[in-house]
Amino acid sequence: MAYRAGTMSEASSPTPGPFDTLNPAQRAAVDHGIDDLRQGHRPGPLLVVAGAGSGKTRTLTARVASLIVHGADPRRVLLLTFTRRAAREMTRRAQALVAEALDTEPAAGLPWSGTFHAVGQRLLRLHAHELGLAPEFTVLDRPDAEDLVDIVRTELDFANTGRRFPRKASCLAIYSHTVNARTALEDVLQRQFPQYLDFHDELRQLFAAYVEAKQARDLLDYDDLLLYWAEAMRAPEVAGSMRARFDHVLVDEYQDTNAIQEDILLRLVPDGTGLVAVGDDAQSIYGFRAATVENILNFPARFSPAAHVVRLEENYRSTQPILAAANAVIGCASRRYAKELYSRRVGAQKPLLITLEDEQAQAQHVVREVLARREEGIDLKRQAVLVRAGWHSGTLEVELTRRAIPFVKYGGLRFLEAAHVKDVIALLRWAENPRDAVAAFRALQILPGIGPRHARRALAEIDRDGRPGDGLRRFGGPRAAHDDVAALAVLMDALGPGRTAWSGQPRMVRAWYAPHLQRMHDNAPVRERDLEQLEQIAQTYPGRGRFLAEVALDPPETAGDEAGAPLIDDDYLVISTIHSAKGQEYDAVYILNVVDGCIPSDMATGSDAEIEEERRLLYVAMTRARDRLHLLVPHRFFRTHQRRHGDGFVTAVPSRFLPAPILDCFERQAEGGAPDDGAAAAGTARVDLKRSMRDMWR
DNA sequence: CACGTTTTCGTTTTT
DNA sequence: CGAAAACGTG
Repeated sequence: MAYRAGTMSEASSPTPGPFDTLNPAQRAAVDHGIDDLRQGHRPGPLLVVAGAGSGKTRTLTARVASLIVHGADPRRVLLLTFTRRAAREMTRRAQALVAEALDTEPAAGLPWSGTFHAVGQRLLRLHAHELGLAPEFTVLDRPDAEDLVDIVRTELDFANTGRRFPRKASCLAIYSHTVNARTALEDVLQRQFPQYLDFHDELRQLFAAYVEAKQARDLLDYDDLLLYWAEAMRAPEVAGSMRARFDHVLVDEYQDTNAIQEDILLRLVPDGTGLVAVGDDAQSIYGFRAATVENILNFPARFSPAAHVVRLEENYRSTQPILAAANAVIGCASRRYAKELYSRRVGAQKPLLITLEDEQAQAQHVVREVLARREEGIDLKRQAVLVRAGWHSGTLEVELTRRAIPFVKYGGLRFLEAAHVKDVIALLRWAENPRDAVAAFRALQILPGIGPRHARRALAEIDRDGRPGDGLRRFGGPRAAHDDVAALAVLMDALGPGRTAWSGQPRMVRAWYAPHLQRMHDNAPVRERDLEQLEQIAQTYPGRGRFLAEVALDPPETAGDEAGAPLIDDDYLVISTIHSAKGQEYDAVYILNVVDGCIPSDMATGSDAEIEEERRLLYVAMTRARDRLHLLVPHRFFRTHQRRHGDGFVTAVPSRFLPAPILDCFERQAEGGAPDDGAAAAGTARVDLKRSMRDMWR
């Protein structure tokens, strides 16, 4: 092994070099079981309860590095993270630490580092044969999965049952929640979607058909990546060989894992040896995805002897006043958390709680502050605007664009979801997996004169021998579409096995697609540029399969506008949803719309559990800040699309998570004539947006 | 049967 | 308002 500890001196501490600056608790986490490792056996299970800003990533990466320094094979280390962003960050930092400690770059890197979904996909492909899966199975992203639901629903002909059937996105959401929470459909409907209780029977049928359709066509949706993985772990032989791949398994953000993920993990490492879980129960914010905080709470007792627990309670990120305010917010939670963070970073400035006239004033405040900070030498990159929902930053984005201030938005709409980009990818996907009905269905309907019906017929024809080109020629299509069908057949032939090198394929598809693009869209030139960009991205992958696999799970983050790559070395302001900001930190943080209805979202006030999750969300947002934190409370909201009553202003009330007793933690300001009365009312007057909107019209 | 028009409904967070 | 379901036309 190239990673032997032989180069190390016998230092007084087990982990020398870059690990010297860790504090005692972090050190304990990094060193746990290292002595065992030196004697050739693997450490017992470890849980690191790491508060916000307590150096969690640093500790986890240091542990990975330490394992490798002490002889662990990096190719046999599994590092599971929650988001793609975290996976990249973690891998990069661990590699840097190993390089620093060993004075050499580990040749293999950390090949098994990624999200649960990405790792699941790789393992399923590797074990496809044993599992009866086609190794080239297609991964459906959410819009794809919705399309398949739509296809299945049409086949079942639920359209005229009298009542309006749930939209495809709702169907998929119900399905997903049911499988992820491992509960009965009835319960999910009862608790989360009571408006659809009537459709119980149809939904059950729909889901059964959906599952069959996926299986018949080698399609796996996001949930399947976990479900199949979990299921595979029940087969002793498969479980055995999967276990044999890894010596160490480390899981980040454990508080946000769900029942399936826990199941996978416990089967992967039944006795907990070599297993490390890291997380913070106060930051669990993925309940809507069926994550359950019980996983982290119960972790130690899952093993015998119980897992060792290390707590990281010193916050290195935020100034003391900011942390005090965040502690106050989470301190109002109905559940008590095991730790209260402290910080030695002094700071005179309390976080600001600013009341403003409206969203426009809010946007202007942010622009002014952001520019002022930049004048003081804080790069735009070091500042972030956090929002509960992507569209909350709309007004601000307009203002930033107007003032030519560059920004990137995380968690916004993706490049890959644009119709024209999906069309081109559908062609490539269909070529890769001729049974991919979702891709084929989409591709066929690009042709003028081909709608759902003809597409279905064409598919049936193609399914007879699985050769798209031949099938299309047999199908022929309606007379008006003959030529277009023939042209598509030629294209599909050219994309078939052994015909065209991957590097030439995207261009070929684009050439075929160009006239259709012209016909269907009036802004064809703009879209054409997106496709050129897609072609560039495609060239960076070694082959079609790899490209499609990665693109489904790790789509390029580029926003819709043309500024993509060149922006990266520039300075830009970060706009992010709070969810996407998890694990990040910024010198200055501006949280928009800290009003009831936004935080908490009025979509999430149905149960105490939901409200508590929203409270943690605000806590997560606040604890992203290092030196400066602004909570913005626009007084008036212009809400368009009020049901049947058109647009109008609604009055907003400060978030209920800022009740009077904790307001001393903030410096309160009113801007532009906004009344500064609201804050005191929060906590007592539980007026949410929904309510005030209804009342407006009474 | 495709495609255009009208009507209705929901509206978040992510892999 | 915008997406998507339902409906109507050629």
